[in-house]
Amino acid sequence: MSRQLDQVFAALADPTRRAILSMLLEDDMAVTDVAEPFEMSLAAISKHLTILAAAGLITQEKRGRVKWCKLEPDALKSASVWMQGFGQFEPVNLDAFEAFLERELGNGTGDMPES
Amino acid sequence: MSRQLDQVFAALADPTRRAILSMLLEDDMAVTDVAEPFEMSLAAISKHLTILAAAGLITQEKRGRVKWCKLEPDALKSASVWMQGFGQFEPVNLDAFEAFLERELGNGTGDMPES
DNA sequence: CTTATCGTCAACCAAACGGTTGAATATGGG
DNA sequence: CCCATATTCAACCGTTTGGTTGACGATAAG
Repeated sequence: MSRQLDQVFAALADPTRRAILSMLLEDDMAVTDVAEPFEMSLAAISKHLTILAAAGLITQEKRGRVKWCKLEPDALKSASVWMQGFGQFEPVNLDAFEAFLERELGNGTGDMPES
Repeated sequence: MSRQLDQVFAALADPTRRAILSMLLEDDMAVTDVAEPFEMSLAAISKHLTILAAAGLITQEKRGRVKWCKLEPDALKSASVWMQGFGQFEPVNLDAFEAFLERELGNGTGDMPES
């Protein structure tokens, strides 16, 4: 079903949500802590997290009164696979190939994607 | 700027627009021909094409009275790069590696991504 | 028990989205 | 010149989105 794809891409279309995902790359976080750096109400962030969870990009687990948010990078796979279909008619992309190797073989810098 | 990323992901979030991109994988098309398989007005498709063009995913060139639409797969690169950042903490992904090799070395099947 | 904290819910709002229809603007063909 | 074709424009419409605020339920702390 393409609804999954709809949800993933729609979730990624918002810069606040991409920033949240970037934050969660570093570590799991409580909802309040996710909200802290944003100039926006907690309720708004809570909604963004719901959207990210619906898209499968994060999971949320309540422990005590705090709800922990965890990145689920696998959810990007379907979207990534779909996108890669559009690269296949380009001339062989050696830059991407090198980048891929570097990443996969552990020589990456660990740089965070820009938010 | 992340506005480019906003536009690309938002453009990809709509199944009609993804279907259009898939069609353009095969060949350049005129607006009317793009619209033909959809149960939707020509004006609606014209709007979708405008959105795809604004995101840089296609370009449009007017020759005579017909406007040709051309896929621009490079526009996916920024989005793809951003997404790949979230895969780098997974254990080495050999499936993706193989798929990458197959694609880049010309043994791909040419399968279209699902719309 | 009382109070503070964590997070969501509900109602509301303005703006954007995805679609329609009908008119308008090229451009090409007979 | 006249007509058909290709595409966009403009106005409109219902729904969704991204945000606000205030009240609320659950849990932890004193």
